[in-house]
Amino acid sequence: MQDVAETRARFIELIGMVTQAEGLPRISGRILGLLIFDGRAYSFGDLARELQVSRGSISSNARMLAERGAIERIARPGDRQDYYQIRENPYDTFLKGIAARAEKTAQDIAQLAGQLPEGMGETTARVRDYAFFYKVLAEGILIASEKVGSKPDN
Amino acid sequence: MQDVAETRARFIELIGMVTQAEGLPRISGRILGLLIFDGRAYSFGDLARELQVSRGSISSNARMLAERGAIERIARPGDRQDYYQIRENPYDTFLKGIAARAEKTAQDIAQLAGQLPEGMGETTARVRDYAFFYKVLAEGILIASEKVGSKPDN
DNA sequence: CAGTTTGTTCAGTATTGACTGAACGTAATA
DNA sequence: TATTACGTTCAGTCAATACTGAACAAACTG
Repeated sequence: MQDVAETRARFIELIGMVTQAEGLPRISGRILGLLIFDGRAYSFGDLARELQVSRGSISSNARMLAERGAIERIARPGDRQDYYQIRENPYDTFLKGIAARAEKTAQDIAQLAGQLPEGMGETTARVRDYAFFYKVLAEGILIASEKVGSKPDN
Repeated sequence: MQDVAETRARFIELIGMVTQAEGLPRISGRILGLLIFDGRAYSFGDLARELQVSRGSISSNARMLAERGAIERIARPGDRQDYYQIRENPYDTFLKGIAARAEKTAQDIAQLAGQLPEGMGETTARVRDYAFFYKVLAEGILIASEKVGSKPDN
């Protein structure tokens, strides 16, 4: 059993790294990690203070996360600051977003395959295989999004 | 029905962009696109010539793709050059790699959750939810990898 | 053996994009 | 109205990394 503060810090940094590996800014992941771990709303200013980053970064990253449906901005009566908290079940939204991207890629490739002449059956088949790969990937992720609503008792 | 050469060029560039969006070098994707489209083996030197990139880039990117199981290096009798061609079904390998990464992430997070004290049940639950998200993602992708062997007649 | 071809390595360059912080507009407050 | 608090924007900086190309070692050729 280790120090909670250290585990908390490690979690926040881990989510930051994971998020970065997925092509999003690291600060986005750190905001996410903080809000998930503490499970409460943070004010705009507190986010910047807690994560030691500029207010400009909080502005752009929090907005992006809110647009993606990961977090939500809430107002508090008698407080002019914006507050952010984690969404009820953000993971479903995550998965649907990833699946949509894969589906889009599949369609882009299939569209090119459709432009090839009749005589190039082999080539067309190979290109379609690649499109099929992304289509199947999207389907698999959608299957995951159905499961993610269930309880994590594994 | 457009010019095949243009469709070919577009396909190669598209795969390059897609691959880049997934965190790999764009040249890796262009090698992949070329080998998929033409469906034949290319020599090391021809790859550099066809894609207009340095031999150093071919060296590192082709090696990475071969290590990941996407392409294979083959030798031709009486030719000192290395030849590369697309693997029989590279997509299965792709998907398994992606799934393995997600599984690893799930375990990393779950390991942190296990370090939290008894009293922090709510926090532990939230962290486990996040781990569960990655676990379910990995499972969904594995399901996809089973489908990818079947024919793409959609 | 000298000369050529081939792939690798690595230092340097270029590029991409995240991040900062100051300037700004807006809205609340006194 | 003046002042303060707040979030956004954007030009500039910084860091990470893809890419180049020359130097190199190894293996082949004559």
